Amino acid sequence: MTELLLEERNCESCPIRHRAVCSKCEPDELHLLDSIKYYRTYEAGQPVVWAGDEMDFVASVVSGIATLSQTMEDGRTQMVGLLLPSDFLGRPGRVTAPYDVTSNSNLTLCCFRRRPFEKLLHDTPSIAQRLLEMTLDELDAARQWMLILGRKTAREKIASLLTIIAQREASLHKRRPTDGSTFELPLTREAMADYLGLTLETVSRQVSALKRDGIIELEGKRLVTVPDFEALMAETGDDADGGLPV
Amino acid sequence: MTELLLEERNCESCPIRHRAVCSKCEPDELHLLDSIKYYRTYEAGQPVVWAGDEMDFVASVVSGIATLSQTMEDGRTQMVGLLLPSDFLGRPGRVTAPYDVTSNSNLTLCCFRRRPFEKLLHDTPSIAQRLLEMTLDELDAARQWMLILGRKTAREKIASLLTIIAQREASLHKRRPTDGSTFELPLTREAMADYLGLTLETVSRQVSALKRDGIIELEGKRLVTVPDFEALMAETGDDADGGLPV
DNA sequence: CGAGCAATTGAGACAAGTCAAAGCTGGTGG
DNA sequence: CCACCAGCTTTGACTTGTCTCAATTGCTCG
Repeated sequence: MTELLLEERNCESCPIRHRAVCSKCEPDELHLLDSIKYYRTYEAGQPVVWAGDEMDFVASVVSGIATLSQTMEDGRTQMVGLLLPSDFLGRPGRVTAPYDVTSNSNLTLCCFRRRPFEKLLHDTPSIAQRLLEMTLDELDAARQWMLILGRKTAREKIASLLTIIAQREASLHKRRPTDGSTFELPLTREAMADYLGLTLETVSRQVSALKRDGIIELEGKRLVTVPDFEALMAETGDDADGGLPV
Repeated sequence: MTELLLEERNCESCPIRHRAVCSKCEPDELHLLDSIKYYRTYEAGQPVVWAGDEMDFVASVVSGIATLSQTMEDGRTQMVGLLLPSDFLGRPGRVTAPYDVTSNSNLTLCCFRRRPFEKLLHDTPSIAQRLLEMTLDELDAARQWMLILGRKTAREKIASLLTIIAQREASLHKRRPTDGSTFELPLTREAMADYLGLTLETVSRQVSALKRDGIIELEGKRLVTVPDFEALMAETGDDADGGLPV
């Protein structure tokens, strides 16, 4: 673990070097970022910030998973962001966090103090461009998510979530998901429910149903195998190409 | 109408001059934008582009209302964007429209051919910065919308939509919504249903219920008066401050 | 005045929620 | 090494909010 941390401290060998907000940087720009960056780690389940808290940094997710969520007075909660490695956390120019941020696994962040980052953003077009690109991608993802929340059935929601996770997992390794591919579900049933606007009981039932119907196979609670990716996609209710290009 | 059009052609007197993507431009930058801009108008209900179509321009909404929506194979549709005056339409660098864009009222767009705009975006930090800011705002709005879609009851959804429209309406005039304020509902029941992930019958029933309970008053189908704005906010289920700062 | 569209209202069906009880599983301490 | 506990998950029985289908009303415009 210590050696991994040491490795992470070097931008060149950083696992998210080519996808994160820094991916368009030239070596000299990278050096500037390097000088204001520091790492933070969180254990699974730990809060990163609470909605309303002051947040003096922005960050890239290096490894692990974090979630953004909103909670209503009476306790109903809706996840509104799922941050995987290379995703960006925080908003330049904003002091107060609008969402609860929670680590959903062991999590490592590459943090930048907000002020210096804002200055860098202002002076370095390649960072600003990349951040715009990433924000536009997130907006697209949010809009796809809105279709899921607003119009899909419970079964379609589960199938959609599995598809999304399989695709993002695969794209981290620069592949497309294939038949027979196996991946780890990084979310508890409750987190899946919060993502999809369902109750955890409904999630459990629908996961069981997809398993019973042979769409997915489960090893333990978390390890999912998709024997026929087309079949899973067909369950999402999306038209053939599965929505947005990645 | 003709004289309005003439007026619009002048950036200085443009009604969205201070809010749109061009709002941070210096006079010389404005001049560059001016040279690649042109206006388009659409009647209520007309399609602007269909998902999958090529789109050779990006645009600012000058007046009127446009919606972005996604449609599933079987016809279920979910609105994923509501564009009011000053909002930006299109994505630099993207050729194909991912959503159906429809004009929901008489609509005037200030269009920029995509290629020249992309170049300008690359060369003009003030435009890039403003676009980033606007995209981040839209992402926040999308996330608030996700809470509505995922967790709110039909009544809360209607109250939330009314609140959002009242607030955006008011902010165009640089005010906060006040008790007794009246505004026009720019959406049909069906469009409201598509926005909220409901059926139009449920929308109609809940609007009637809010009216019956004295939360809102209706003149005709479209003109809404809110006698007590706090009371409406209380129906949204949000905590006191109503979510995100505007 | 009547055609056409939007909105309302009602009755019954159904998908998902709620409440409750077991079943697993992995970790801790006796 | 096993027993037990705690947290997550599954499953069941019942309730309910929203949808579906259908009929009616109200507007607007030719």
